[in-house]
Amino acid sequence: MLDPKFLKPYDAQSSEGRIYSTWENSGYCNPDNLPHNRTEPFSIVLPPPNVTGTLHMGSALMLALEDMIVRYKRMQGFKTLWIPGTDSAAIATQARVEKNIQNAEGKSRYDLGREELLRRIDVYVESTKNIIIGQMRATGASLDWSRYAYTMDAERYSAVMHAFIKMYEAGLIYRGNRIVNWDPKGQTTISDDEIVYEERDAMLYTFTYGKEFPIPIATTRPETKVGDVAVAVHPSDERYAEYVGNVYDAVFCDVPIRITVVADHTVDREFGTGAVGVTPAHSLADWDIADRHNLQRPQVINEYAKMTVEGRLHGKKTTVAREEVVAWLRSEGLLITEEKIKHNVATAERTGGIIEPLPKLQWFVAVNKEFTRPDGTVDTLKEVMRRAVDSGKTTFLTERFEKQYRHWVENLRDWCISRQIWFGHRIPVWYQGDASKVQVTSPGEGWSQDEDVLDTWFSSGLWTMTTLGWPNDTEDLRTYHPTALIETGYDILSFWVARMILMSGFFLNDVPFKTVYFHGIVRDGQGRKISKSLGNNIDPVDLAAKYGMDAVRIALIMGMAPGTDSKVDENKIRGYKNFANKIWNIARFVLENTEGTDLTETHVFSAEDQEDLAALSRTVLDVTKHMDEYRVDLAADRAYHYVWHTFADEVIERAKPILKGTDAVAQRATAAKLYTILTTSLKLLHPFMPFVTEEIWLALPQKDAELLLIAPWPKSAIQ
RNA sequence: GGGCGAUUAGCUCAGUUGGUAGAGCAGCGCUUUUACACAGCGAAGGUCACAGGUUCGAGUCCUGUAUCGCCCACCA
Repeated sequence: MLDPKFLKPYDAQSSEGRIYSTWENSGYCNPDNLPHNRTEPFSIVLPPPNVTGTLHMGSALMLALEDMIVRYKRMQGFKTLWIPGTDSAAIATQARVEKNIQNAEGKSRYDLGREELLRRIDVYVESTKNIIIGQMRATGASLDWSRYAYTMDAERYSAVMHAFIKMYEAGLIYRGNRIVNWDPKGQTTISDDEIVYEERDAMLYTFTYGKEFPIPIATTRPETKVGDVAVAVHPSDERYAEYVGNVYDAVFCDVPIRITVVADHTVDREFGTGAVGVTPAHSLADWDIADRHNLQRPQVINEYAKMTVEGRLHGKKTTVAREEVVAWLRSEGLLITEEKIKHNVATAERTGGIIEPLPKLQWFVAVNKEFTRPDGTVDTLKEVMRRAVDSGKTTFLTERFEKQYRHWVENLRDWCISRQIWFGHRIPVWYQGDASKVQVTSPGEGWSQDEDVLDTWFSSGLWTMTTLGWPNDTEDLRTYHPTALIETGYDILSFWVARMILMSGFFLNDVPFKTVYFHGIVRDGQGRKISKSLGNNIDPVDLAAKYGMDAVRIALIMGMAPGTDSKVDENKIRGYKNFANKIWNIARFVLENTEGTDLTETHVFSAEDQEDLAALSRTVLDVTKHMDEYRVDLAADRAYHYVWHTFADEVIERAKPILKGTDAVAQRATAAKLYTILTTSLKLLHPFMPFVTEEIWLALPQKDAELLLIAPWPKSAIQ
């Protein structure tokens, strides 16, 4: 008897939760439970969504894409593992909890103290994490929840500590004064990605340091010039060649300075006067010049953006000092020109404060420093990152991102890994006076731990390893690392992918993944990036309630080539809801007309039947090929068109008169053919639309697996 | 400023080694035929941004132009 559920249109809402539980309870998302003694592994580690967040379209796309690939591989017989996790999102989470406490109790983090704040954050995370986890389940993601990891759980925490100590022991982590982005307003350093550049009007002043000084230079920040130690010119600039190597003394606005003329290839001959006043302590580029020419690095501005030099500028704010210096230059007759220019000013995203580049004691990972591996070979981290791609061990699915990656690696400088917040992996270094010890626990009375925590990308870089049990030599790590694929948004290229390659390259001397798949950014109907500040977030879970998650999933990936952006269009989703119903009705028709057909008997297929089965075979071949190349969009498109426009519109329509006719042999053959095409189609569609296909599969009278989740992927008769 | 892309039907986008252009949605006409109106059938719609070049042949390769966008650097 036909299951009465087919008498009504497909109702996604009543199916999805139940179907997901069926999958989860089956245990098959854990590769240890998969049938048929599988040996060849296929693994993906999910880029962990923010633990306190809600699912947005970007994560829904990521989950859908990865689930499609994972389901395909699982059906193909791979020992398939997909590890779920959540990310602590340190800066964002701490900021939110601080804000909540400020609003509710009027207290700052300093009122609470470090320990109490961290306790509050844990409580908050614990109370919100089920939202995101529930939403991840709602997408149908066939994740192995038994291996769930959180970036701040005990296992991951101790792995991160281990990593820090090992890299320190290898001489790759050091503490040093470097120019950092200091936010005088927030009294903290901030990372490059938290900087917002604002275009503002500025005055470009051209002047010389003193009457005897032969080379004019230009600046928008005259007050920093009291910290100058050199003037840099291009090595092949004839205008200044005769001065290179000369040293000049001057008293600049009450401050004695000594300027050496140096030749440096980074200088742009065309800009300004073609000569740069080098202020090592207050400009990143100048710091590097000072590095190359062994120059002093006097600091003239402090953490409050006030001048520290003696004389008339002492204690003044930089903006006030600027006026003062300009007035002095003018009165001394040293000012040559003033020119109004447009100028990008770096400001802090969170506080709006103007970034002051300052030298500060920070922890760094040295990317160009040589280290020796246990086997005696010498390597550098930058070389590791280069080699991963050059060797072909890691390949980028989209070529242009490989170029971008190489470009990024070539320009990489030492990586500043300390952050001045409280929530995160705290730097395992202890101080007592001038002594320091690098270890996880306190060396004893009188020692105090470094206040800073690690950059979130330090721990994220270890993610493929720590989720598999590293630093322990686990069965999982041996089996599933390197992972097959990393799949993430291309906006995260430099931050994450490169750091994972770095970490795996250092610790395991291997790549973290074989293929890098970047999906595009999901934009709103107007092509804008989805963001909280625009308030244009469309909740994929809401859309799924309306159209079904299958429709949302396939709409997100259809037509989305790797690396290209897409827009969320509700009409598109509605179209695929109709498709889900189409599949439903195809199943109803086939099941109604094939009841009692024995598929084990040998049928006499007509020429037309054989052609229909050949078309099915070609479809299997194409979908398989596309999936093997991770072209999920093309695979889904092929399956979709076959099922709707060949199977439904042609094969079924032609079958109707035969099924109503009197030729019993042809009837049985037709029924068998339809049933074969139905079951194969369900398999082809299952990665993309898992819920509706599984719901139908459960009602099938004859099948080769209890669940479509683990049904064998069809083989094409055509090779 | 350096690097990298995009420009194809009204809208959103595919088009995998060069061989007479495709889908979804919207729109038009017809059809309520027991799988499905969340449907079917049919028609329409594009000098593939522009200008050159290579080729028997270019949406596809090369050069240039225009517009839009992304990444990096931030500029003295």
